[in-house]
Amino acid sequence: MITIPYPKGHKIKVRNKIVESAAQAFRASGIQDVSVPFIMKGAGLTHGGFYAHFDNKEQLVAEACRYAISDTIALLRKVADQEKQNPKINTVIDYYLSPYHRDNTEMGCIIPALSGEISRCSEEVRQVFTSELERMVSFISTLAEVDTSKGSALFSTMVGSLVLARSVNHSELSDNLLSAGKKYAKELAMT
Amino acid sequence: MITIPYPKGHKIKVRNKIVESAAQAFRASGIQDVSVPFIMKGAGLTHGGFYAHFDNKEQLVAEACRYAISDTIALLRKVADQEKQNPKINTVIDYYLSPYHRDNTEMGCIIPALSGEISRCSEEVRQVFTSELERMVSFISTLAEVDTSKGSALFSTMVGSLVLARSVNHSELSDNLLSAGKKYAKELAMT
DNA sequence: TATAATATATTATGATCATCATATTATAAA
DNA sequence: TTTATAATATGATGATCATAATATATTATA
Repeated sequence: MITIPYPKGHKIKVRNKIVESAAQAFRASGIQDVSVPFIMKGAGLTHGGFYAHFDNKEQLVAEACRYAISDTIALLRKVADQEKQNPKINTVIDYYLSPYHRDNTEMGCIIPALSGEISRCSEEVRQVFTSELERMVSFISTLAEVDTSKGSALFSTMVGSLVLARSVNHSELSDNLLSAGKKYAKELAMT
Repeated sequence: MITIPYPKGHKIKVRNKIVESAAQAFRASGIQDVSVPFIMKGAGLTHGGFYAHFDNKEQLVAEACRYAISDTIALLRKVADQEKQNPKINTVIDYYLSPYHRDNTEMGCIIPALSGEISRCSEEVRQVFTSELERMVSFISTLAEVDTSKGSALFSTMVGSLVLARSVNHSELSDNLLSAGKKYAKELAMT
């Protein structure tokens, strides 16, 4: 006789909450700066239960990356679908390089947020990152109606502009970095 | 009577060695992942002496960033001056987006290496980063003979391409990201 | 060679981390 | 209501960190 305490699907829901908490914290503060206790607190739990859900922190990093990028692609798709007149890619570029996206790292695209750190992660994490990045480039290329070569250069410009705009300590310079990125990303998409 | 133990300028030399060790380690492994003891070992010292040279780790981060970016600009200047025929900017783009630069993070440009992490550093570090980035954009713009708006978009493309090329776990995709970045960065510089 | 001042090493402190062992709580079914 | 057990919490472990206090080593000059 098998008894099932706690409602059906309870553990999966909690697990998802942990992944969401981690995805937000990693984007806000990087991977190394965020502790397991902090992530668990963000999910409304204490640190001890973590290892009932994940083998180790690295596994959570991989899941959080997958979750965050999928989420961002879905959001950008929604942003693109809202606009009917302009080239849709322009709407996406405008959103990606908006002050709002720059200033709300914890809710935004995880690629510029973690960027440099990913190259130092485990193979498992990099594998997830690679396949999700391919999906992102594919999405951008399709939307801009360009081949994936131009699409990847376009996305590189978007990522680079956002990263630089976030790193400087001078709001006017930061705005200019965003504006320049927007202008030339759109040019690239059109030619 | 003032006696001067240790050769004149000894401490400054040691201090510079610490900065160099830090600049290399930070580029290779990020800021948070690199400990003060590790940096001191890299300079041939033990950790205790650190606070005779710096108030805290953050101060070293600022100095290491300044050192690394200046060093990179000087290197790119040398790379540009070697080539007499092609547009010099193309030589710099080719170097910046070469597999060599991608694969030797610890010797390369610190901007893509730390990228996301800088936005979470102290004001002091971000101030250094801001002024050094301005110098970099100015250098690139002058070399490409474009205004700083286009120059910053150009550098953003270079940084973004390198960051993405380093983060993926698939060498062909990584090479393609570099190639696409090179192609469209050069196009941007020429139009 | 002895000395005085400086540079570096050794050791200590208190905090935080990932991870694990064990205790407690919550709840579906009997 | 009781019971069995899954889910979570508490507390512990050993490692590593930034930083500081103190001890030792180094060397230019007297």
